[in-house]
Amino acid sequence: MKMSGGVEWALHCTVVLSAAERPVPAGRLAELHDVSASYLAKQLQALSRAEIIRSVQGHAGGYELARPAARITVLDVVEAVDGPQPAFLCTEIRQRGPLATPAEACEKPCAISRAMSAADQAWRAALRAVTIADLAAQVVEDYDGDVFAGVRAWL
Amino acid sequence: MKMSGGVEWALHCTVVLSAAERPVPAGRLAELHDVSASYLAKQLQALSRAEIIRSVQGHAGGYELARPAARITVLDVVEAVDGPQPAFLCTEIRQRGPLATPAEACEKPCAISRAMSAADQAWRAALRAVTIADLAAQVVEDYDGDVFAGVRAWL
DNA sequence: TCTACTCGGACAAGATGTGTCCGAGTCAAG
DNA sequence: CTTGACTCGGACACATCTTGTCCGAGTAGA
Repeated sequence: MKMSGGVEWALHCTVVLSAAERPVPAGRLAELHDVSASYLAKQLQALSRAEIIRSVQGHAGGYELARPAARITVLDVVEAVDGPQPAFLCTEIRQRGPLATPAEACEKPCAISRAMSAADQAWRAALRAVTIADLAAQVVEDYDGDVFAGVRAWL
Repeated sequence: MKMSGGVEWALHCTVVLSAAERPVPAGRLAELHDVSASYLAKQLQALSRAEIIRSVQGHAGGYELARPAARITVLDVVEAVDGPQPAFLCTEIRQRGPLATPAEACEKPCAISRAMSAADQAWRAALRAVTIADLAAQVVEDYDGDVFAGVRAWL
């Protein structure tokens, strides 16, 4: 049960992009966080494919948010980078073995699958309740505001 | 974000063990579910190490629950097999790069880490709320009760 | 027209999960 | 009491996925 480490990078980058008004190249974001530029590019491509960020080609290009930060949830980013499928996949082992349950009696998921799905729903709901704008606001609250000004100046 | 597939096997085995009053060998459980006996043994060992099930050595040995099914939560089994660590690990990338936050200002986790931890707590709470006894009761409710009698007879 | 910069997808390496095996210990039967 | 067979437990390869890297196609500006 381990989430892709790239999720952390993607979330930080999304928060940074919410504070920048010009497109930011992937290389600049990698330098800012001191991580591998080549690998960060992969995560940004995933975000681009999910239409969370938009790529601007050419000389002064880079990445920018595709919609307001208040409309991007943490769940959006997690699903874009880590995949949308739930952590638990029921393989229907109740239909195997000498005492296999007949397929006709398996219309609804088994109790185990239901419990895991409920937990997954709770997890997703918690991530859906937080937006990138919320994260940015919390950062401002934690560090007295001028951090994003410094980031903007550095970019 | 993928959980170990052995979790499903472990949960099914725990529910079956809650219905059996005699120790059940690992090989019998594997045959019942039509899965690899060698690999299932590994999961059962993990459950044994976590003191969820207890091993009985010798001729008529096997595995049995270490405590009543009502006192074993789904979270216990998941953590025993899949590991107790949360899916998201904060690597403190805010302390890296040219605009690194000084370590003295990082007493409490960053906003991103807090959001992920909250979701993790919600997930764990949902799994902690369901016990193996609950699962067994739901199975009885779904299939009109005599399934466990069949299992007991087959063991 | 040209150049330099950008993203995008295709290509290896390491780590983790998966699957298997054989040996040590133990209880039951004779 | 001896024997025997059955049990678990940990150590050993294999497969898959995540991680990490590279170079080529396309585009905006000079």
